[in-house]
Amino acid sequence: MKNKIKVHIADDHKILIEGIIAVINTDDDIEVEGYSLTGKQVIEWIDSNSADILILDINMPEYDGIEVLKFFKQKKITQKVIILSSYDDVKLVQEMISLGANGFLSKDSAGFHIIEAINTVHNGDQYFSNGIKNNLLKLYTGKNVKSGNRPESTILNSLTPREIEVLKLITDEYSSPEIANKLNISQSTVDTYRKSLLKKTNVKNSIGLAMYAVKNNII
Amino acid sequence: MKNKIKVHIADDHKILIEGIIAVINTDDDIEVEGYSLTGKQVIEWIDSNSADILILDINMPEYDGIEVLKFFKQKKITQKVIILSSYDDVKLVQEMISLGANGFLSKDSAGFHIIEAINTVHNGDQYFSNGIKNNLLKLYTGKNVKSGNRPESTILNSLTPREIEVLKLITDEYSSPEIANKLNISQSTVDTYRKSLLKKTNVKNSIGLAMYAVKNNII
DNA sequence: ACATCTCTCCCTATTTATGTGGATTGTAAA
DNA sequence: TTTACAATCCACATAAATAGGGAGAGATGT
Repeated sequence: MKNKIKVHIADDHKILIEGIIAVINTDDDIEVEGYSLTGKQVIEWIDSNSADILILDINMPEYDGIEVLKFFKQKKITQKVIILSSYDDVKLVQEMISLGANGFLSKDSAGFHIIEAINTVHNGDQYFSNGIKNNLLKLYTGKNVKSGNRPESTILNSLTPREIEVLKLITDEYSSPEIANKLNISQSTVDTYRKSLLKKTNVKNSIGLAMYAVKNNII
Repeated sequence: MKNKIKVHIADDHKILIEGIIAVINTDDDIEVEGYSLTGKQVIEWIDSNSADILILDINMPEYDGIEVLKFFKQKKITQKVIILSSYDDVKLVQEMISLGANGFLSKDSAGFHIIEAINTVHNGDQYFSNGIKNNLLKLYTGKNVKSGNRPESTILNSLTPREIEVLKLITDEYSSPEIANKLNISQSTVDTYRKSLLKKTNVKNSIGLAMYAVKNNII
């Protein structure tokens, strides 16, 4: 009799967690070890080191999924991670993979896909739900997902911490002078970050930045 | 032996639906009649008229929750509706209520709250999950949710079709001159809409408008 | 008939944002 | 030790957004 696969679930929506637990309980080889409602809880939990697989939502309070993954990478944590996301955003997926995620599950998936994903990842393979597979395919076959978006330089135009800080304040409706004041830097500097953000994210204006932030859960 | 309360669930995330079904099945007096994955499916389903309560997600493809509610109101459909939402946004709640929603359940709620909500609404009362209750309270006691936001003229500052059109173009990163050009109106007119949008949504700038659009699924 | 609302346009003025083209420090990797 | 990049700052210029005001045409409802 083999050991059960132990799974930890991180999502800020309890209803969703209970749903996943219900689904997983239908499978005899997998069990839910526990759950976290915020990124902070996940990071605290990881010390106990008591699960094989973490199912991780991207959009969470305190620390989001991206930050949790970064933390894992830094601490060289070996648990497998399956990302749970509302968006089938290719860039996001690529960033996640580069941060060490092992699987990517869309919330559109049916319940049994969770089981599938857990087993696949536990075997050491990568798992992608269908929508994401299709989008990745489109990208690699050269079809543009959005205009002017060639497949080479996609991944990880990673923004610097300071840029992200400014971006967050922009989405919080602060103007450049206000941001300068808040961060105790000159407005020139804020302007520099704005320019750099526009260039890196390849959007037209601040609205584009805000939308980028939403899509990439920087909010 | 009394009849069971029949519930229909509408959400674009299957996992969540399965979770809700699992929760509801723990209760002997409630049963799930079926589910829809898009607003369109809900509207098609309503003809069969076979459930007492609809649990309705706001964020759905094809038609979103708001449009579904509007349709219901127009067709004078009497089923009770419980809104399921990620955001505890007061304005949204108020709009939903004015459109005939009977309850408001945050996705942060624990599973048993669903049961509670269903029973409450079935008895003819309104149900609000805690986060929303608090936010409503803050509003009515005069405490500002955001700056300069007095409690009088809150409800249903419903945007006009033209305003929504402009708002959409704003979130698509178009500037005022571009919008004017696209809609074949003068830039002055676009400016007027911007002003009106800022006033109605009570945000500081275009970024706020974009965020408002995202939150309210106008995108 | 009157009130209300939407859509349209205008003026004046100030404040922000974007674009171009730089520079300096410090740190960290190659 | 070069190279590279993050973080900070500057000047100059133009474009765009915000804030205040007003106003007319047309539709709708009471």
